[in-house]
Amino acid sequence: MQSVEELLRNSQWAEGLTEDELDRALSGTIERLVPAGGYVCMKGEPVNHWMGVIDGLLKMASHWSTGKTTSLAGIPTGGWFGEGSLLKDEVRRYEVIALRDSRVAYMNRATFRWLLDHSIAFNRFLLTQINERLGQFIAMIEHERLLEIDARIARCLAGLFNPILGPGAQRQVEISQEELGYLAGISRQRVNQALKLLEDQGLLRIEYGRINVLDVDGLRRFGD
DNA sequence: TCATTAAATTGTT
DNA sequence: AACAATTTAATGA
Repeated sequence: MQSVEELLRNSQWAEGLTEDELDRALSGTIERLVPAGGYVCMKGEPVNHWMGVIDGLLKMASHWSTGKTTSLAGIPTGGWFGEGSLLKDEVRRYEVIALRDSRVAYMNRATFRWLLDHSIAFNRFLLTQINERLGQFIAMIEHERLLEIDARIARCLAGLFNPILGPGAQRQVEISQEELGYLAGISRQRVNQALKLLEDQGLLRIEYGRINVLDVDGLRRFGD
């Protein structure tokens, strides 16, 4: 269980910062505890923060008035998000919800802008992160069109272990099969079936309310 | 500490 | 979508 300071110090973007710059980043960042199911930020509200997961698991989600819901991305411990809306200066397009009790760091807009103006390392990190996320979404489309359901679940899980987007992801992923279904765009029943197949192959272990991932690379390669 | 109960999640059709 | 079974967490004796 790490503190805000540890999250920042352990973040890749902080590696290239001077001690002064890091202090500035820290003083512009606060921590909030978000209970499971709670909103980290809401669709339509003005964007005033860049956010990082100190500990927990979040989902970026789209919610329809018909009650339908789908998740766009999972954000594990160590992941940072929200730079897109912040850079474009627009209202938030998607909501971010905690999948389990989570501790979230909120960096205010002024601090984010200051880092953007003062640190090349910070800019380089953002570029890398945005590139990584673009790759993630492209892969998602590719998988949806080319892979079988079982493989999609496998890659969806493996995606949580992206070293840039989720450097602190734990092997024990605390996510229900229903939420995993939202994330992969698959029914809960089918998720259940797929997980059993993956468990049989020794890639993971199904536990109550979570998945114990045994072989990330195996999941990543599944279906090749 | 143990038994009971409710809520959440999983397993199956 | 519906239903049964299982696990967990909370409650109170």
